[in-house]
Amino acid sequence: MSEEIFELASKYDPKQVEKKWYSTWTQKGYFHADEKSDKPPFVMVIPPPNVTGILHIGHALNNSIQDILIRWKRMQGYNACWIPGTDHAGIATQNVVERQLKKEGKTRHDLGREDFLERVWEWKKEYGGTIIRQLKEMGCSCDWERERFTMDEGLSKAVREVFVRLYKEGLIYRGTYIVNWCPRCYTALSDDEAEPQDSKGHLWHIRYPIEGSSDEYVIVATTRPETMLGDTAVAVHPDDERYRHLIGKNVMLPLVNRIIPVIADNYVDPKFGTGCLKITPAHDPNDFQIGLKHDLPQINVMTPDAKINEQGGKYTGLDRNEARKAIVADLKEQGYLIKIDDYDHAVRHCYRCNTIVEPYLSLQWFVKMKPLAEPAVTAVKEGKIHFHPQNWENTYFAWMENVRDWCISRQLWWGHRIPVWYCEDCGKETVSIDDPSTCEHCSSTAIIQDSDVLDTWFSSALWPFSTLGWPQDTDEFKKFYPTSVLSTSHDIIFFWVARMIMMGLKFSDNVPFQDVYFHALVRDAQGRKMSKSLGNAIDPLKITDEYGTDSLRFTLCALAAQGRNINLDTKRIEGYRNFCNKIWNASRFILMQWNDIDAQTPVSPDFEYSLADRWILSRLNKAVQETNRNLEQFAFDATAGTLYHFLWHEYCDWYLELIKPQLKGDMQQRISTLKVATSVLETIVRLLHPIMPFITEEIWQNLPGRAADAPESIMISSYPSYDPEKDDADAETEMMLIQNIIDSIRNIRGEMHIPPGMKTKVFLKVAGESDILLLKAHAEYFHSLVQIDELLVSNDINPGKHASMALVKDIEIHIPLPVEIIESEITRLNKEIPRLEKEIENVNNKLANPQFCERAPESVVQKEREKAQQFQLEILKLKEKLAELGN
RNA sequence: GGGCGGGUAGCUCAGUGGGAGAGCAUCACCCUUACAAGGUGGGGGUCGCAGGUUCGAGCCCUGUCCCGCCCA
Repeated sequence: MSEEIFELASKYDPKQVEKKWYSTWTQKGYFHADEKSDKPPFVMVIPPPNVTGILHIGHALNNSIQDILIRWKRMQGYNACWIPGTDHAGIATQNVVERQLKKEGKTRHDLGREDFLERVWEWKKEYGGTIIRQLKEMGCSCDWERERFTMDEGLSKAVREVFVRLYKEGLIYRGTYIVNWCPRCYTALSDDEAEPQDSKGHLWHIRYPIEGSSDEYVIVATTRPETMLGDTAVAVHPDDERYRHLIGKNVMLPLVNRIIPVIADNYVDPKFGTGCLKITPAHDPNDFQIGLKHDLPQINVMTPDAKINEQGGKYTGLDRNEARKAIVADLKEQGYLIKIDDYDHAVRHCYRCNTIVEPYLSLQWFVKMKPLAEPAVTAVKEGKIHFHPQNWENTYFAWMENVRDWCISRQLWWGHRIPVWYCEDCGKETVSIDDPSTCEHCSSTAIIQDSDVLDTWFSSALWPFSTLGWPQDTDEFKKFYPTSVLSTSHDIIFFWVARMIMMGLKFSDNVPFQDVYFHALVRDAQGRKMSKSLGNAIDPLKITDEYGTDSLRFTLCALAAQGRNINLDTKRIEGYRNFCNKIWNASRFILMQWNDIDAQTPVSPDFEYSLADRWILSRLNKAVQETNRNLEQFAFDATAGTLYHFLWHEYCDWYLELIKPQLKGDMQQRISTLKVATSVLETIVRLLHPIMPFITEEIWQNLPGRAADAPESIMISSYPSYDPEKDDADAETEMMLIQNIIDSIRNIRGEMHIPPGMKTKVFLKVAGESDILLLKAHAEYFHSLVQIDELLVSNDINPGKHASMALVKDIEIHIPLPVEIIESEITRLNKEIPRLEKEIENVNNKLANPQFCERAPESVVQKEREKAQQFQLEILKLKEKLAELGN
């Protein structure tokens, strides 16, 4: 169909190819997995991107990896199912729609809850598919028929089921706790959603006078002076000599004139600040804990929008920043402010809107984590789930051991509404999967549903089974659960991975996945995090537009070592774009050879493979083995490396050059050779397909000689598998000798500055009879790979005085040279001999050490002996040559 | 403060106790009919530093310095 493309374009043009094949694949339904199939399942769920999201480079990496795995397994014959979908992303989505409303001069309250939710759904319908379209552009072979959204009816059912069951077991409770409160989003945030950011602040030192004493006082140091309005104690360390006598006394809280106690608590760090800590239980998480311990009052001094409330006396109504200024000014004026130090510390910010988060006392719903965490730890410890790289297990364990209860209520409208109804008559709660119409305790109809929604991660935690139809025992659930691999980023190991494991074990009685692959974070070429403000973000779609999707995918694969960071330099992408071009041109070469040959012509049965053919088939077999092994170990970088090296350096640089003479032979030889060359290429593109789906399909479709019953797409062809029978050690050894000799000749020619166009004679002095036969038989290989006009192979050779010399094994390579460049040869030898002498010195030192010979494995010692011998021989010969030239 | 990473060529990074590697960049030569997005050859390293274990350490152990991330 596109033979013209191959004949004309020497550069691969990805644009049309990508469009064409992706739509063919989806039309044919290749991405769909049948839950009734008998094939062994291989299942992944996509980490659902935010429905508001647009594809960034991290998505590109993670989804390329998943697509590599799923395409590989699919070709291996698994019933490969990759379930895609998006996350309703509570705060993010609500923010987007609120911003939209703001342009119309409205707030969500103007619309009311129902109409607002209607607007969000409309927004989702119109814009929510962006990232899904982008995943398709990346070539992702998700089972789109199974696309899910966390707010879908079925998934919402799962959320209800889980909430109710946890509630009934006492694992969900409501309580007054200090939470991270975003005064802009008007909601509680989990610890993970309130990101600590380093910020330059101050440490205000404030004097608190001791009650009943005119001159005694303590000094507290605080980063947040405005919270003093809610202080209910001052704490010191029980062993702190400076303050021991004050424990049990009271101090007078300045400005407020409240009398509060001095208490002792180990939490206080005597070395920090003054060693006196003001305790504000309603406005600091640590103080909250201390307050509970010492039964201190909790005085909330703020409103939900971070203004001082009626508890704040004259400061009532000021927002937290104004209040700080006013309080500091008053403290100063009244002589309570001792000093102000600069102080850098971490302040939590809302991960959505970046507003400073307020620790705030409020009534929230929580999940008890300890009982869920224990089995989740055990599952990983017992190897039911494997993390890759394994290091992340430590991080996981550390977090799980110190896990705190999870605040799951959010004061938002967009999300799964908490299925709790409060009775206005009896005051009790009704918690139910289906919306109740009456109170289950007193049958009153005066019930009101909790106005809060659940943390988005609550529904995400159920994703691996809610997407499969749970709580119903569907065919999908039976077939595809537990899933096989989860690929994700390590920064959501707690947000998401840990919670999926807990929920999976609790509700499905099984792990949600067997392997978790944590990919690295993509950074810029200098290792900086990509951010909008730095302007260093790489837009994956701009890259694919410029270099092609396959180039980007291959680059990400090649860089996906099991480290923590990937520093992405666009130069790397350019390099792998060139690799695409290399494959393209190799294919073009093969196709051009077929131009005047009918691919169906049979090969005569007594045809024998050439050495080059046997060699490349053996090398291919090794590449197949390595590729599969690397993929099994999630070593994506090594996978890419193996294929890159094999295709470029073995297939193109050596094999295609070696067979050029064969391709000029008689028809039978041409066809035979081409069949090998084509089948190797065909295998390479199948090997490469999971990484580079588009270019490989385009080439594969154009290769001649496919069997009539062959599959109609590379996507559904079989993945090459290693066959020990195909290893050909003899061919590899023989070929290596030839390659080494050719390398030597090239090296000499390069070092001697012999122009590439100038032909030279080459004499090979060979002692071994079998080597003589081998080299004579393959003289044409030398002619096609180096510029020589005569190759003489013999055990008795006199190349004459004016010749350059090198050694491979015991084979002397002589290249007669014009007299005028003999000086270069002398220079070369004078460089080469000392190098060899240094080598032999190292080896001899080793061999002279009796302990080495005794304790090192025999094979290692033997190898060193052989090296010594070889170096010895080379030095001897080169020295002879040097002496000869010197005369 | 605690934990986890990292430090290898100019840059970005692999490296599994036994001959220091790749890609890019660089230098020289070459438009050789698949590919100049190419070919051939070259140069470039105190593997952060200091100890230790070992016949042998980039790799294992201890200490140390620097950088990053997570937690408090």
